[in-house]
Amino acid sequence: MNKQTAPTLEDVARLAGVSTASISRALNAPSKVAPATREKIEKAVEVLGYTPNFGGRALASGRANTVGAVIPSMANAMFANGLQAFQDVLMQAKVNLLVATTGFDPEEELAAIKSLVAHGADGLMLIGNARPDATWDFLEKRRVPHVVAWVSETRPGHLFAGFDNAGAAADAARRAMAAGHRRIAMICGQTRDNDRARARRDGVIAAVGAWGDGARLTHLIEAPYMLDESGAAFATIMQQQETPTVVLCGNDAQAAGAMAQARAMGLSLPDDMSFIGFDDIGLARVLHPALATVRVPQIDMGRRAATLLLDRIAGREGLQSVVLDTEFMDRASLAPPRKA
Amino acid sequence: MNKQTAPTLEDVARLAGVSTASISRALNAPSKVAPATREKIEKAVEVLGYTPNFGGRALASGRANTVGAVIPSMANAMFANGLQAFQDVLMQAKVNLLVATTGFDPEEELAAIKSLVAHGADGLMLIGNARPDATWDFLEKRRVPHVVAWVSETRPGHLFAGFDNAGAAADAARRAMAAGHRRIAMICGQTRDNDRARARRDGVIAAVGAWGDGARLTHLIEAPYMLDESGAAFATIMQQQETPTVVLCGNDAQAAGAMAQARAMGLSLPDDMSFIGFDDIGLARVLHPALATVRVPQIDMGRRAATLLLDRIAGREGLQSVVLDTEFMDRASLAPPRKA
DNA sequence: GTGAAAGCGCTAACAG
DNA sequence: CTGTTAGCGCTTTCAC
Repeated sequence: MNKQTAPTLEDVARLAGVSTASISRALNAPSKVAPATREKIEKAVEVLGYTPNFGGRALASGRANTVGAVIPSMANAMFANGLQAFQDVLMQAKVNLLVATTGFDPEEELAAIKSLVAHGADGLMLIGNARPDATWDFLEKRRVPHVVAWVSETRPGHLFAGFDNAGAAADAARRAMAAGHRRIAMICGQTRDNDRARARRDGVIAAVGAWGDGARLTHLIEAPYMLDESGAAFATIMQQQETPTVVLCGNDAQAAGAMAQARAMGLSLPDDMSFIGFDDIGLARVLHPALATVRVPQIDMGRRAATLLLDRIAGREGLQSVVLDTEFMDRASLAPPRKA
Repeated sequence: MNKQTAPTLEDVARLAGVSTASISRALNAPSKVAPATREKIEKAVEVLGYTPNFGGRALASGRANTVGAVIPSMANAMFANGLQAFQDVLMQAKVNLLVATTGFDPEEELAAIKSLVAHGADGLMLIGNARPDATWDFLEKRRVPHVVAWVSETRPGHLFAGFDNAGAAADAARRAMAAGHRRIAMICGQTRDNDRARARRDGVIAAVGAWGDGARLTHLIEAPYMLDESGAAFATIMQQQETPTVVLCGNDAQAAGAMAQARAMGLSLPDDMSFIGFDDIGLARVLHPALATVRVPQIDMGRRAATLLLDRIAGREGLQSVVLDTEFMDRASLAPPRKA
């Protein structure tokens, strides 16, 4: 009575009166099948409610039509749009997305990569370059097609789709200095195991160092990418003898946390303190004052990463990594410093 | 020279000098293998860098150790924490997560569900109950294990893990009225194809209707869950003859957008206008004024959904759906109305 | 505790 | 354009 077991190709073949091979063709390369048979097959598929068994298909073809994304965290708005765009492209190609998270831990990343590969991922998207040799070795030895996102360089022979973190951060610092700021603080993300955070920090250091005219980095403090921790970091900065007039943050969430803390301390923004973020997540625009920040081309990056990865999996030759532009979003949280 | 093809069970068997069956056992049920042989096997696995082929395993065992989550959008912070928690539990169980998005479109949802099942998902997490019969039929006929999240009820015979949207929204409305508000507006999410948005709206309508003492819903307007659209909705409300003193929003993003618009219109918050959100995403606390909102138990819900789903897949009997509590987060954006 | 052997459902040559 | 026929790599009885 109950259809306990899903219909197989053979069931469809029997009902349609053709061979299993024709069905397989009709499903995978319709043009190779005569319209008349195709129609019979389609009807049989419909009647039985047939869907191909995944294991069988993966085993026989060696492809799972699945790619994996290994990201630090889904709870971080930072990756959400990029991942969504990545998935949109995959969906159009009828490829599914496996997601794994690392919590910013390189050991976890290797485990996640292995897990995704073991679960049939045909290729992977990874974030950044900060991973142990063991991980790179695994990718190379196993010949796992992959693309690195969120950065503008990677190991030779590997592909990336991203943007210049250091350059964008340097540009943001220059904007602050051009607005008249000379005492500059930075609350940056944890640089251990995170080359994007490191690049942003180094970009700021370089830009400030090169500016002259008395500009200097008065404070540099690392904090996790969390609202509260960043607020605490700002409080620490304000306890020092010398205080900055602008705070550059490793990302928008840090900026939001620091701004909330600043307001809690009675500062008036942006007059008493300017803030600059990084990412331009949706939140940036609705903060008060609206957050000046660096727009990361998340959507475009996600798309390009997906395209690149699919091409790589398909074995296409001569693929080029891509560097996308960022844009400084000048908003009210950046104002000239109050005249002393 | 090149190891073009990954090592198989047979390779390991040859090297270890045992049968493929023993290896399979050693990998899946170590206790069924003598310690001595297990050791030999482990060494061989190590040497060859063997990882089981996914297709073969899925085909032979009928299980892919993969579950799918079908959510409206990843770009929406609303689902991020829940999904992350869901995945954390899966990872511990060595189960991988496939993610698909629907863009809030029920047709897309069915396509996504089929795609995930075709790609080997052993079970699914779905959001809400608003889907056509065809989709429910598919789930039932195919006996796809699944759990519905973000709601506190579902079709008989199906499982859910969620919370009471209507009750929580009603509670929020009561808080506003208890603070003295009588002219209440609501900007709610699009209710078409979204039973959570509908429940929140209905909860507000019911609570306001039951309050008496002159309390009434002066405006009810639907807007997509986007910052700008919600800001526009607020502007529309303020063009009417009669204006509210508090705006209840379908989620925090809508509240943030409306608040930004209110400030752009020169209103002073919360004195001129109170706002209440829904979700309690991280953003809520750093808005200015901090957003009063309903805390959704995202993390707990994600965990419970995962546990329930894994149990369901394992064929465990007597599973119970779970309703979790929400909590009203009373923050500065809700204040008594200005005395007229 | 271990091995032999029979498939799981599908794809891809290869003939016809 | 269609059918026949081998496997793909693994799990799982069933003997031993």
